[in-house]
Amino acid sequence: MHTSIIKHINNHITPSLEDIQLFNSVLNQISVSKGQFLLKPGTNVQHEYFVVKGCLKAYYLDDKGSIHIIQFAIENWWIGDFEAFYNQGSSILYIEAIEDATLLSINYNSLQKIYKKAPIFERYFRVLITQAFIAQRKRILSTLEKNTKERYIEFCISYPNIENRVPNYDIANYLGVSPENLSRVRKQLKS
Amino acid sequence: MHTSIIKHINNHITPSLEDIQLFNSVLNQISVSKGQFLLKPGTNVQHEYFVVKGCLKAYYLDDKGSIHIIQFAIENWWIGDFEAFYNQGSSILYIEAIEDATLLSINYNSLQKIYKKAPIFERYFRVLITQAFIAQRKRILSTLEKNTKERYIEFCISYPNIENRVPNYDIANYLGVSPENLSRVRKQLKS
DNA sequence: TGTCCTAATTGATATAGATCAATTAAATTG
DNA sequence: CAATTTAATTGATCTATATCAATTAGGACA
Repeated sequence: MHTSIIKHINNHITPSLEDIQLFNSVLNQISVSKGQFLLKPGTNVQHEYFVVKGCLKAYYLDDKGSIHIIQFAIENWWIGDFEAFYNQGSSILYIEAIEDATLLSINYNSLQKIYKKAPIFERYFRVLITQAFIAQRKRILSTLEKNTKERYIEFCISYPNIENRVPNYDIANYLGVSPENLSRVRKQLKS
Repeated sequence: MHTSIIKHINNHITPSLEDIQLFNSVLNQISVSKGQFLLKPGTNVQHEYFVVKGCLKAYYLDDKGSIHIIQFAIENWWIGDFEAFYNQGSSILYIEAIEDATLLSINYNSLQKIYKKAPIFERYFRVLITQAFIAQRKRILSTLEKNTKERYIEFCISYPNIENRVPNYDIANYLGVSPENLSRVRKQLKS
């Protein structure tokens, strides 16, 4: 039994033992070491991933060759190219391990079967996506409303565990500012 | 029968006739005229709204007194303070009609009952929230990646119907730029 | 433990877009 | 349809942050 994810599920819904066993049975455990990729653009996306251990980032590489970090993920977060998974399309994201990581993957077809056999998991994923939606709205508002310093402070409060596990240039990228600017902001905050 | 929303539902899921009738039975039709508010901060959020006719905007008013537009909505879009609705909390958003509007409202408790009696609607709302999530991700990426001109072009392509129904200062606000800057960008695009 | 490589910092300059102020154009409304 | 309000445009600055270049600090590892 994959206890960490089961705990996570039980925090959100109250499935029967059979439901849990069904869900557990379709999970696969995988490992990626630091610097390696879980996903690259152009791949057909068949899986979403639950982080058991480690830290990862999902980013988009634009036409001009610039990286834009969409999401970080640590223990008990889901990560993947949600759009491509949902549309059963081709990935546009890189997902790279920032630390050695252990993950559980769930396959798209398995998930559809689970929805059919144990519809309570529709709720589980509806709740998760709703929370992710809300987090994104906060991020959009934060960008519209606040300057770099305020956004950095907010980031450190919102993601207290992530802040110390991710290099500053990645945080700067996530916030949409230059590493130099973030460095100056951090200097100000020290004094 | 509220045909526009039923059509929308049928575009996303395939419910039984009873499911449809159940859903239809809990809807209430309401009207707001231009400039009036559907929702204001501090209100206990009991409803989400489906736009039958008209155009609305949802925005946040920050500590400094600045407005930040979160979302526009026209025909066949859902609008509301999703976070507050989901958490059954107090609204932080204004929702204001940009044109006279006709809406259908669904009540939180009714929706919970529907989820219980007709779980297929879990899927309907999971799909909708997933699409909204994806749209938000695009918006975040667009902000990180593009300048004002590129973002304005993207906006006009993405929301072709909305562009002509919403004042430019609202579009500027949505994009997070000043109306003056948007005006200059539009001038450039004309030539 | 020193060497190499990557990240963070610091300084100098450039720039996109904000802000302020004034003018013109377009909607509303009596 | 004239008067009044509201929105859009244009011009002149100002500012936060980007960019470029150089230096210092930390880690990894042979």
